Amino acid sequence: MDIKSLDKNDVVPLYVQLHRIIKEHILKGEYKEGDLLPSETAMMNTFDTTRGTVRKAISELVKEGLVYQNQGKGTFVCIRQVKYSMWNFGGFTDYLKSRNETAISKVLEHKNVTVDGKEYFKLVRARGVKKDGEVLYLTIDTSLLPLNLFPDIGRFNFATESLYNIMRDVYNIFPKHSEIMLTPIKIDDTTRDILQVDSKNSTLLKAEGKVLNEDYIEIEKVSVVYGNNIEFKIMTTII
Amino acid sequence: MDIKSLDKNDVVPLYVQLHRIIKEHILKGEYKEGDLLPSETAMMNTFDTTRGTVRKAISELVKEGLVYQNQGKGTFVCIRQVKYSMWNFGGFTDYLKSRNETAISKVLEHKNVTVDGKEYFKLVRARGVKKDGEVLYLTIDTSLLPLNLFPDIGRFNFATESLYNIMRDVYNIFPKHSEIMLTPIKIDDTTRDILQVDSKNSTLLKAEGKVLNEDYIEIEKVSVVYGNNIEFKIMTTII
DNA sequence: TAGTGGTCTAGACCACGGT
DNA sequence: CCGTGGTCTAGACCACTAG
Repeated sequence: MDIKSLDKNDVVPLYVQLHRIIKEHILKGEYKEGDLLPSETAMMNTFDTTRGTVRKAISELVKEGLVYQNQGKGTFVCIRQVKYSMWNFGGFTDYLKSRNETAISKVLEHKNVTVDGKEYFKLVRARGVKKDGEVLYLTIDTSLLPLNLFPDIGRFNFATESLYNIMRDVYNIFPKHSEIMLTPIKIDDTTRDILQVDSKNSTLLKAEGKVLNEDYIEIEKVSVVYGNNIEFKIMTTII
Repeated sequence: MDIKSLDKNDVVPLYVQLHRIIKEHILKGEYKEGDLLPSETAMMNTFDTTRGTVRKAISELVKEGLVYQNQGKGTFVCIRQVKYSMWNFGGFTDYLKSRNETAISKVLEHKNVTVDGKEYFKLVRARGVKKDGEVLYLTIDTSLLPLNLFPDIGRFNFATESLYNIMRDVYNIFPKHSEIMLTPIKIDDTTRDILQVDSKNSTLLKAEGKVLNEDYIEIEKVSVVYGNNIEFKIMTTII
C-alpha cells in the first residue's frame, strides 16, 4: 500500500502515523470514492504491526467519515462531512476536551444595554475550536446578563475566561436550568462569514431562551446560532 | 459499580452491554456532572472482562459526549441532561387533552421495510389537532418499528389508536428515553401542503433519532418534521 | 510512588459475504 | 471454502497526575 513505514520510536503513536498515511492516500485520490482499501490483515503485514493498531487507525477514519467498514466485504472509501455534536446547551468546553481540541472564543460585541427598563451587559461571542492551528467557529452566542446580579461584569476578558466559571467563582451564582426555544433561521452575511457556511445552505438553527439558577431566578437571556458544522443533539427521559 | 453483570453468551457484544450499563447509571443520575467514574481497571475486575472491552465501552460514551477521559486523572461525566422535553415525544395526546383539544392522526404510509438487513414496520403520519371543527396538522412523524419487537404491528389502525399505548398495552414495551438530533430542513411541496406552511417560509425543524426503553434498547427510529404552528421548546437542568 | 488512562502485542474465535 | 471485519483475551510498557 505504501512505501512509507511506521517509526516505532517516534513519539507519535503508531495508529496516528498509520491513520495519517491512509488518509493521505485517500485525500490524494489514490483511493477513490467507493474503492476497497487493503484488508486489516494486509495492512498489519505491510506495516509490521498488530491488528489492534490497524483497527484503531481505521476507526479514526470511520469517525471522520472517510471510510466505512462492511463485515465480510472490507473497508471502503466514502468521503462525507463530519460534524460536531452538541449534546445540549452548554458543556461546550468539556465536549471539546474529549476531542482533544481547544475551545476558542472571540468577542464580537460587549456593552451595557437597557431592555424593558432593565440594565444588562450584552455579550456577543463567536465560539469554536482550534485544531491543527486552524480556527473553526461553530456558534454565535449572545448573552444578556442582568447588571443587578452581575455588577461590573464587563471588566472580564471573555475571550479567555469562561462565562459560567465567572458566574460561579466570582458572583457565586450557579446556572442550573434552561428554557430554550428552537427555530430555524435565515442566515445573514455576517453570520455566514463567521460560521463559514457555504452559500447554498442558507438556514441555521437558533436556540433562544433563558438560563435560571436553582431558585428559578433568571440569570441570563441567551441566543445561540449553530453553524452547519455542528449537530444539535438532545437526550430526554420520557416521563 | 453495579449488581448487573455481563452475559458472555449473549449475542449482544460485551462492550455494548457494558456501555448500556454505564450509560444507564449516568442518565439515572447516580453519576453526576463532573463525577469520577470507576477506573478502567476497577470495571475490568467488577465485570470480569478485559481492559480492551472496558475501553471500547467507554470510547462509545466519549463519542456520545457523555464522558471525557483525562490521562493520570480518570474518566469524568460531562452531560447536561434534559429533564423535560418538548411536547410530543411520548406526550402528544396527553398534552392536547390538557388544552381541551383533540389529537388527530392521519396515516400517510404504512408498510414493512428492510433497513440495514433488519425488518421494520414503517409508519408515516400527519399529526395535529382538531379545534372548533377545523383540523390543523402540526407535525409529520415517521416511525420505524422493529418487527422482532413488534410482530404484526401493522394490523392496528393508527389513525385512531395511539402508537405508544399499543406499545405499552399490547407489547409490554415502555418508551422511556429518546436521543434526538435537530436540523433545519428545506420543505418540499407535499409537506408544505399538509402542514399549511406559507410560501415565504420555506424552512422547518426536523427531529431525527431514536426512542429507547428503560434498558436503553432501541425500540423506535423516529423522524419528526415540525410545522410553523408549533413552538419547539425544551427545558433542561444543568447538572 | 501509586494509580490513572494511552498505547501496543500476539494471539483467538466468531459472523458474514462471496466463490 | 476462504477472506473479511467484529469481538475478546491476557498480558505489557508508557506518560501523566496527585499525594
